[in-house]
Amino acid sequence: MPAPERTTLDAIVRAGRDVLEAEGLAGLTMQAVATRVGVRAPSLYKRVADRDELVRLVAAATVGALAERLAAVPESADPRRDLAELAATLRSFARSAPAGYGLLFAPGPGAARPDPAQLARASAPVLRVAAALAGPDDALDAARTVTAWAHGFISMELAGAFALGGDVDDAFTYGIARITDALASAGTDDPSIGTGARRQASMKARTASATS
Amino acid sequence: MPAPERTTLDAIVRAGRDVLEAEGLAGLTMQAVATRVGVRAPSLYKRVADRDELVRLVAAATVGALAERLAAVPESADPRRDLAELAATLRSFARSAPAGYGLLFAPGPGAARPDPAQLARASAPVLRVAAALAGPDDALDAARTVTAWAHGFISMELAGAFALGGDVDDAFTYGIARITDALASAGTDDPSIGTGARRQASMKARTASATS
DNA sequence: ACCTGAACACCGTTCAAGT
DNA sequence: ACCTGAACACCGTTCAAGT
Repeated sequence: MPAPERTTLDAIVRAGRDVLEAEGLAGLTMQAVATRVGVRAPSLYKRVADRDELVRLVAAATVGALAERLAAVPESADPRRDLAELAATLRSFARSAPAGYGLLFAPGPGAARPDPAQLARASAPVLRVAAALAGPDDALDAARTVTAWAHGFISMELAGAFALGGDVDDAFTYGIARITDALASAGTDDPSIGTGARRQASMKARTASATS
Repeated sequence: MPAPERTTLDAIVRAGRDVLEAEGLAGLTMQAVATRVGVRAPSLYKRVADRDELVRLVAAATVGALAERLAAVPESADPRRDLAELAATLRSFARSAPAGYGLLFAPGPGAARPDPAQLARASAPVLRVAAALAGPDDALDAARTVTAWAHGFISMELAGAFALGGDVDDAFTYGIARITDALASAGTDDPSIGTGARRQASMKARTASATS
């Protein structure tokens, strides 16, 4: 006698994202999600192994949404402009879903990190623009530099760590401009710096994607 | 009839740090800490209001330790070298206490963030070097840029987000070199970029400290 | 004045019993 | 084949009772 399905994994993950943003990670309980999808908590275990897996699925869905947003940034003839646009898009995404964003690079073991392949897919546009700006040999290092800066800035901003006054928007504009300068000029000046970075010609053999 | 004190706030916080690194944030329970200091869990409430406060105290102690390490970095005649040294020290500190480091800019509301003044004190050396490199007017923005990059890089590294191969140490070296270049040359070239950043002459009136 | 056992609320998780 | 109530372990927190 088959019983009707009263929810789906998709609905559970969507509810999880909503609860996460509304109540924070501590509020993301099995009960809260179950109530939201209209079942009792034990029923969730038919679709997810445990709470950790639910959190991982929420993180994965968040990365997917981020990848979509970054991929939608139009490509112009100016890589500098594109990089600034990508950074602004990342920041805007983080502001729209701060708790979910916080999951992406969450510290600690057994954390909710989405799998690397997905992060790589999300950062593909950054790698492409970084290659245009810094050249193919430095593309990976350049992408890692700008991604690290953007993520660091955003996570510090969300954590309220910019507490000394000054305009934070200005700092963001300043930062992306400086970093773009640096990546664009690397390889064309001062060969004594960054020499060790020009290696790894095999990088082009990889799929065109990178978390950094 | 006074009862003897069987522990101290200091011992509790120290035990909290140890448990945090050994068992992760989820393992940082009142019971675990109580056992470690030799009392029962309810006794902890004589010294800390609740678990959240304990976590905050652990985070504050971690910032204090970080401030000490950064302040111990010797000042040379070369700001570029000093900045690289500060970044390497931050990275080394994060590796020695990854769970504690993860607390510093933890996302989410009600988080364990240490108070801004403490973060500011820890970043004072960075602000000083940034001023030497980028000039006093751009010091704050420059410090924010390098701090954001370093924190972003470290948190991504700890999260295992650099998954595309390539040498991560090389990427760190590349990043700090590029950023140092960018901050050093800002204000001395291309006046069309970063124009908006040169403002705020009042910054010098602040105490010489900044989280960024 | 601090420490403790007992108690309560809450959460994750399991499972036998329903349909 | 999925859903549920009941149950258990575990944790945070309170509090009356000890010393």
